[in-house]
Amino acid sequence: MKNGKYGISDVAEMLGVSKSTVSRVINGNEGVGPELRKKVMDFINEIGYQPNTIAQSLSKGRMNIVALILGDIRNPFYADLTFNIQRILNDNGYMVMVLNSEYNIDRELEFLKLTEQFNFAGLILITAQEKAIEERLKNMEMPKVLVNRILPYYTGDSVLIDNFQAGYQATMHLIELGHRHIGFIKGPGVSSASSQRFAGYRQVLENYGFSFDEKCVFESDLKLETGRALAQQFLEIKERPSAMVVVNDMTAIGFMDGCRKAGIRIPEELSIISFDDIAMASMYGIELTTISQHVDEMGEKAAHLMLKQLNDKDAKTERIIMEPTLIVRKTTCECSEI
Amino acid sequence: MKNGKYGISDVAEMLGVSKSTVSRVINGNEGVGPELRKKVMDFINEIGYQPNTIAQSLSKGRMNIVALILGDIRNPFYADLTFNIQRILNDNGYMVMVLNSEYNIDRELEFLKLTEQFNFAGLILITAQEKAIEERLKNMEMPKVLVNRILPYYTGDSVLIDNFQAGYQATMHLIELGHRHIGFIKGPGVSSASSQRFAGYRQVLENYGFSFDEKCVFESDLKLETGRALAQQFLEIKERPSAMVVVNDMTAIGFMDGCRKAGIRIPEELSIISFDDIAMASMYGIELTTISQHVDEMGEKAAHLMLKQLNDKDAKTERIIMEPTLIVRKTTCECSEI
DNA sequence: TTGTACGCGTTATCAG
DNA sequence: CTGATAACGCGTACAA
Repeated sequence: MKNGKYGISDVAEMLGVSKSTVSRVINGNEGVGPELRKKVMDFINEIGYQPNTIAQSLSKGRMNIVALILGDIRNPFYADLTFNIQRILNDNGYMVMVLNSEYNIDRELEFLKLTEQFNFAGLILITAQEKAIEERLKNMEMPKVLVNRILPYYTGDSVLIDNFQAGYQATMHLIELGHRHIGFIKGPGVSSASSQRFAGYRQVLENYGFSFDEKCVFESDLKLETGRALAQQFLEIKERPSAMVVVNDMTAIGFMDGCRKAGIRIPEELSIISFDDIAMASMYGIELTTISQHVDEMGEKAAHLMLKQLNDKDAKTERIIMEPTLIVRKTTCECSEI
Repeated sequence: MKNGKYGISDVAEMLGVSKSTVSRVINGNEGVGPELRKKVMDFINEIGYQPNTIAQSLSKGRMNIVALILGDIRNPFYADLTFNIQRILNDNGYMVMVLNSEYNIDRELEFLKLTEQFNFAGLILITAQEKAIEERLKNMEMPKVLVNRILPYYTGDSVLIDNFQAGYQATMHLIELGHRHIGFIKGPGVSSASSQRFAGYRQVLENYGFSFDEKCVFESDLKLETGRALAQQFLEIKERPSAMVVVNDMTAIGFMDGCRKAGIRIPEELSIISFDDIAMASMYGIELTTISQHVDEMGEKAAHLMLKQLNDKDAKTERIIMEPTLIVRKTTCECSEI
């Protein structure tokens, strides 16, 4: 080899055996006598030979890398998910390529293209409910796992929270505390998780005959700063709701911050409930009432679904649905305006 | 091609030209007439041909992926850094492979091995100051950028905060507030950022003739939960310090939480200052006094250093040193015990 | 059990 | 300006 490193041919030559033999030893394939095998192994360790992954991949037709497409790694929910997925896949011989779509469809499509060009072994998606995406996915013949999202015609493996139920549950919690005028902060329009939660919220309103007020619905890109900014818009509402359901903890924390800095007392004047239960949510001074998505478990299940497909091309598809859990802390209380 | 997809040979054949021509068009290389070029381009777009990156990489001898080794993506400081690095490198045709070492040397060494096997184009490290690592790096001939860490004999590109200065500055802030008995929570022993900050702290103590108390020094793995747990150890100290310098915001937030839940008032009874200035640090209820590392700028500089090397093999090496900035919020106040 | 020869898809070198 | 052909490093039928 040029690079000063050894190639399989070098090893074979120096050892006086064929490349095939060395290849078999590297991959632990049978068909090599014990003595020869040991001899090759020892020699490889001695000179520090490392097989070239690119060449292996080209030959095998696929790379042992799994792509993970998500919105923004800075969101703790995604970071937690990523960490667990990565840990498990790494331990099983795969690397994980994290791709930040920044909630942008074109970027996602671009990543899907790259996923094909790189011949990645698999694809884990926390992605947009967008026709273009779904169309593209159909033509990609590789292990796929959809996480916490729904695509109408997608039939492959997926692990998700019952987000409708989560939205319903969150809103019910507020109703039970006596709230009647409840607002909502949505996520990006392309997030099915957000849509489902919103649908659950609407359902409660309808079931209990409370009117839905368009002016009390906002949209966030799930970032802390955005939540803070939305507080300004919230302040301008004439008849402010007594409670808000917020699409995720990060937005809620920012929103709370903005409201409190404007003098609104939480929860006395405004109850807030959100979704995710990130680590920060339990902190003194934050203590957010939230709906847990069991993110660790979710990541582990996603990773295992991927491994299953990776190891068995014909494995039956699974659709794992997890139950959300209400965690009551200190940002919700009984409505004082009754 | 087998896969149902087109390869360069297919394109060449269908078009009645040679592979070379198609290759030239794909890569925008000169040596193809305008008409032929357009004809090929159109055809490629029409049938949706995508070059196989693995084959390209094998041929070129390197993969357009940059490895990024860090401790734990769940730490917001790393997540911010990662996001910016990724954004810039993606925009320049590279992908970024994030590798979580979990602050474990063996894992890091394993990742370095993989980096070689995969023929990654470059390596960005936020890594341990460990002889084994440094030794390994020497033998890796590829663009490298060290971020916020120091390795004694490393001479390549790096971008870092003056962490000694940061530690000094933080401690001085407390001294100026009248504190005399100041404790410290370190990071993992292998983190040079932590060591440097600790050294700065020791220096202040020495300069002002205040005694150093071993019992008031703890160690964290930079996680929130660990900070919370350390609060329990802190409570057991007989003569508790009136102020603590904490290695990073996440640990500090957890530590604060633990202390407050145990009834300690902050800052009245205990002042806390830390490092990073993550987004959460400015939240109502947290409002941490901290030393900013200008993480966004840091990520951008790291990415640009990498691009520079990627584009110019013989670029001169740079060592960018940034100044830390003290941000005073509400977790420090004048010492009441004077 | 071991070795030979070809294929993987692309780039690069050298003729024409 | 264009084309044939040899690498790139490894896996794998197939032959010995």
